[in-house]
Amino acid sequence: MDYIGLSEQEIIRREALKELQTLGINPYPAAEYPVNIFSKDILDRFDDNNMPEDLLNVCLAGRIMTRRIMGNASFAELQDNKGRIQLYFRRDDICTGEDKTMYNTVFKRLLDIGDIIGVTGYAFRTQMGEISVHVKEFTVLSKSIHPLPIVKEKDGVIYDAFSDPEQRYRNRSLDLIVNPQVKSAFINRTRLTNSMRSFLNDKGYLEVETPILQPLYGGAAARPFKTHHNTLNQTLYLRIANELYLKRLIVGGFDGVYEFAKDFRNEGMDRFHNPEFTQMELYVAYKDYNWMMNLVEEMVERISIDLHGDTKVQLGENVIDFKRPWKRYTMYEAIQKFTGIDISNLSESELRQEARNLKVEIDDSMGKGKIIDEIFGTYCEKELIQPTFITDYPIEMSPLAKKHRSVDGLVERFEAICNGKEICNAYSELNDPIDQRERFEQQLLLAKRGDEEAMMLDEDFLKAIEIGMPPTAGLGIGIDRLTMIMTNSTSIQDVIFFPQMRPEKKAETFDESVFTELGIEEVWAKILFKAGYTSVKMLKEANPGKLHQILCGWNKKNKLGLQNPTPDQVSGWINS
RNA sequence: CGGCUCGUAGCUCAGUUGGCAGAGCACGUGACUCUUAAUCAUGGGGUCGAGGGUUCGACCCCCUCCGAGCCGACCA
Repeated sequence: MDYIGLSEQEIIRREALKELQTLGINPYPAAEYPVNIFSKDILDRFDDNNMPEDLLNVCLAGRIMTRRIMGNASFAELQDNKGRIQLYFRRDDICTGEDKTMYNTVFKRLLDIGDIIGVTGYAFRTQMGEISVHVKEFTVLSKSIHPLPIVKEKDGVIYDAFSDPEQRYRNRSLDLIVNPQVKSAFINRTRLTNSMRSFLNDKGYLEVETPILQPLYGGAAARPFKTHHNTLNQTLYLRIANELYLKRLIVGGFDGVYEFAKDFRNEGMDRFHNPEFTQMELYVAYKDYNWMMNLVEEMVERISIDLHGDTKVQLGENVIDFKRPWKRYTMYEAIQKFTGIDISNLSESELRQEARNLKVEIDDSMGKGKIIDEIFGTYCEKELIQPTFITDYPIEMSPLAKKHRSVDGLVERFEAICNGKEICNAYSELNDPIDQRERFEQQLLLAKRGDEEAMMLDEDFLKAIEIGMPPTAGLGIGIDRLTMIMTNSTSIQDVIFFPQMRPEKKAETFDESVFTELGIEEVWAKILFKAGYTSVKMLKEANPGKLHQILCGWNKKNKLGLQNPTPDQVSGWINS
């Protein structure tokens, strides 16, 4: 075994692994382990007066998280899928005969924090009152050869928390093991999608899957990731949205379809944006955006109750209340509320002047819609903490939304804003094929002017709309953002298991050939490098006697069991 | 893309007008048959993110680079 580059603790664990094998114990057994209970069930169902039968013969498995060894008796804490429970080991119970190896050697010396074991025994309460399992027999299920971060806790205070965000995100397994609140946030993420899914299924809508690899990207304004299909010799894009495909299914006669869609946008990353993220898109025929607002309220309120048993959710310093009905403002009303200015009847040049007065950054290329959006973004969005619907957006920003039934220049669109961030976006969908084509053509003009995010004209989609799409309400709801709110998370990285990270710096690439070319064995070349001799020049300048000592010492200290080089060999390297 | 902060032992963090690299936990050895941040004794463990510069001497000062976090810009 090659121990070079390992820490002392890693070497000790590998030695323990070997010793287990020498004792005839397989540290990675193949057989099923007959777990019959979880830690939490024991804690929940323990009853001093009327002990359930099955707690007298429990079999559970998990990871050793702490150990307190007191000679011939010990306590440990076992962490399984549902929590932790204390284990009590006594030498003479583990080893009923003369041979005390299983306790003295295997348990005390060869097991470590982080190892996965299975135990059988019975539940009891210690003199200090803690519900525990008295272990009669234990089985090594997986030896851990990488030391765990040690997190301690007393009276609810966490000591030495594993908290460096970089390490946590790069090594999520460790994060999940030692930070229970991380695990719980992810469990809540799944509970959230389960709640949403059953809500939609109960209404009879069909969950579907549509292409992630798309020949044309559409349905949102964003830059895509681009890839290539070899057989078709064709450029494909990772979808930025699935809207255009779901609408084709509406045309096809499904009256309610939805998809939990992983979308990809090739843009900046921050604590609200990850390049891949999840949206739930829903399309329902014969409905409009007013109907959809009611559905969103009902759905999100139910999710909050399913997760927290309450419509109120603590989020940082705020308490968000999802109780229906939510406040509703048109975009014009919202701007009037937060700036005091009524822009509903302004001409473009008047609007431009108001924007300048408000110190909103605008430039000449912006149309009326963009300026309004800019004012809203600067003055209104961050003020909206409680869930609020903003309705009736300028037409320029919304090429897939139906024109407003009564106000010129607007579309039937709403967003829900919560905690100062958009959580969903919905329209009465545009189903007029002539209008839709014109809107796409306007987008093409924008693209020609250099707007990288303008939508592409999708003939296949237009063809579908031309067949005839029923009036339809559509919704996209950001699952990551909603999860952040529901789990009191400040960063999207806390609700995505494996957030995108820059590649870690490569471990220094050492080309041992510079030494092996001198006739040095590879293993010694690596040790020389580890010992700080990183170039031939350094080697040549070294004292041969000292170098020999270093190598032999290294061999001994790390128990490598190598044949030491002779002093002559070492001076031979230096003089070669 | 810009500003600020950070990178030292497995983990959390100290550190020094610039003078042999520290603590707690973890780990090794010994003691202890109801502990719980177990305790007591004792011992090991470091390319101080990488590279360059200044200096007799750099973890520390300067430059470049890499990675991370926060804020802002851009963007949904």
